[in-house]
Amino acid sequence: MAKRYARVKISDIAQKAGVSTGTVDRVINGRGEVAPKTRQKILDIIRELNYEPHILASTLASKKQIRIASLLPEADKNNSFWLMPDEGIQAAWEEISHYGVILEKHYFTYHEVDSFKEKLDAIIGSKPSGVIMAPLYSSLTQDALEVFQSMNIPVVFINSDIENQQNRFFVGQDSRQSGIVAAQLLDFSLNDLSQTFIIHIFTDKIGNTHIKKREMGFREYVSGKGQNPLTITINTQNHQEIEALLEQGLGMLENTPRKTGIFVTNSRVYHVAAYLKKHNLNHIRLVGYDLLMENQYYLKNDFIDFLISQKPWEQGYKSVTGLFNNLVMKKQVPATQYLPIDIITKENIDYYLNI
Amino acid sequence: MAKRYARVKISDIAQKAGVSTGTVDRVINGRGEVAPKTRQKILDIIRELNYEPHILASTLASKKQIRIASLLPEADKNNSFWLMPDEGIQAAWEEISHYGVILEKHYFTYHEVDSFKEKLDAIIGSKPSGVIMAPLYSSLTQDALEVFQSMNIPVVFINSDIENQQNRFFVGQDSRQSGIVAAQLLDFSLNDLSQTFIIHIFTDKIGNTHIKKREMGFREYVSGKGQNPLTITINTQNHQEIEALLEQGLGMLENTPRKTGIFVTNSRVYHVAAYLKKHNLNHIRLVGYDLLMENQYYLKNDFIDFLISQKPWEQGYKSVTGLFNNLVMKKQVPATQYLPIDIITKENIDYYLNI
DNA sequence: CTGAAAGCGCTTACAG
DNA sequence: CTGAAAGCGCTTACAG
Repeated sequence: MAKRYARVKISDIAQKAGVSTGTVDRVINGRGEVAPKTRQKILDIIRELNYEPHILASTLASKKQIRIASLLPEADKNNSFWLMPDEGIQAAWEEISHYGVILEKHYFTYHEVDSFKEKLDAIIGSKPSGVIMAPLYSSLTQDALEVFQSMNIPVVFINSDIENQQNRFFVGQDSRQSGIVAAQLLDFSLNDLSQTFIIHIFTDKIGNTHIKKREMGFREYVSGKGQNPLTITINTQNHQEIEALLEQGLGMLENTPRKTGIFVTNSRVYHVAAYLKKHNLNHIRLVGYDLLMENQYYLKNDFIDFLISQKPWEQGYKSVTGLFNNLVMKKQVPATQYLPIDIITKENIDYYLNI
Repeated sequence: MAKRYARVKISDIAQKAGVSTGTVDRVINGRGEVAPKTRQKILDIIRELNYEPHILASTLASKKQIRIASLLPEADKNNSFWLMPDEGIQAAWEEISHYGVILEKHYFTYHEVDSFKEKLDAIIGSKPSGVIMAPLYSSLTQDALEVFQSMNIPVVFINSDIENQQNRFFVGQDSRQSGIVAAQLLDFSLNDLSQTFIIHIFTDKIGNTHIKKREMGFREYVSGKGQNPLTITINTQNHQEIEALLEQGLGMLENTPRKTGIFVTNSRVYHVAAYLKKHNLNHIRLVGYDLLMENQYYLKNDFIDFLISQKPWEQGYKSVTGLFNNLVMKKQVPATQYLPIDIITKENIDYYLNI
């Protein structure tokens, strides 16, 4: 219920300092040389009057536009995950487009390094104000990062990070910790981690550091309990082959009623769920990642117990708002923005689907 | 990489229609009588040119301000929960204050109906543009709601809802479903719900419908498994008394190694955790609500297994953005906005604390 | 190094 | 029912 104080504006400062608004503008925005004395005087008045720029008027007057370029993998059936960050980016952009923000979306073909490079070069050539990218090819990404830096263009890595890289923003999940959460969830149920499995199914060869970190976190937790998980690695996308390999690795479970936990290190957990369903292994606990349609189905039918969400929509959303705050609002933005490690079950999933 | 098209503006429409911008403004914003023919012509051109108003220019020119009034319980040690919605409200407001949005915060003393009424009347008297309130006294709230309606002032209920009330916005959790989630989490661990407890500790007499719904959801799940939870109701805030009553109700657990699950229907779950700790009952599974400091402590020390977050900060945040979208952006806002039912454990809590 | 003036796209009295 | 003009707070050439 504070009384309304009239906003102090540039013209107030100008008047008080006995100069024109142009001069005040120059010192506020560093737009040219101003006599040191005048400059100091204006600075003092600004402080005294507690001046705050009127961001709406400012963006309206300056017809400047900022262009955000995004580079994500093309989403397809094998890759529906990447639809979500794209939608998050779109949603955030729609909220800020009034500020003269332009969004230029680029997509590369997931496993084609040439496609990645080509699009990345196009972005560099277009000199955007800021970049959001999935840094899947780390060496190409690092090269590009240097170029962007030299052009003073901020870059946001989305979903996965590049090791030891400081000059970037990152929006994503703490992968190691998510592995720990997975282990904890199994532990909670089993009270005995003596026979757990880590299953890798067709994990990326590119940009797979987060998969390794997930495994690391999981292992860390399990070995803290004095146990050692078994690892099964499957390098195919073919469902038949996957099934055969699961049979080979998990066949022993069929003859024992013993409760066992399985951690699948990516979103392909539905393959394991299908296997469990086929063999009626309802007592096996299964944890994996991401709310793909297939995973949702098995979660709702009790073959997957927990899904860990990477919050892909939010990743996109926060990438844009981060860039906006940095470029337009001139605010400090944290270099690393970890999103929550959401635990999704059959009973709470509905409230995570329709953002 | 769409080519940039120049924005179509009111003057373009005016020119094409052979009228002044004032007339165009009149039809766009319904600001006065316009000859039907002219009106139709302008409408057609607007459609044809796909005109979109420039919201920044509009709010800059119209010096109109919108005032949002909030009414929350005063937060204190017994009630730190309410700090969070307040912070969320503040944060959202800071993001939109440029649009000439004024925030007027009001607080009432939690258990004093007079205080509630007094502040509510003050808000009504101040004729705000929109209201955010914790509707703790339902009959007073309903009266006020009618008044606000007659003044055409939108109202957001935060955290708890009022039964059968349609003419309001609600931002909060699906309480019944959160009880189901709690039961599912215990079920996941115990595989046997034959001996579970529901414990009510000093639940509000006012605005306690969400507590009842939580119990209902929990019961629903448990009875779906053919079981019936025991209920313990404790009507004191005094820790000694609570302990004595817990002793009385849970004493039997001390002599049995049997795994049991306990569901505390509100944030006072830390009292039960303290009891379990004192009696070394590590094998009992405990679920409750909210990330109070005390609860965080017991979660990290394994006496509470899961906390369900009501996302109080987000509740505040979304209340403001909802009102903003409704009042300033003239967007459709859903009447009921359920927030996710976040499952918090020792291992993921850190990523939920520092929004 | 500095000022005067026009303009961003829309809104608001005012006059007719 | 309609138009002309001033103004919101800031930025941008331009002239000096």
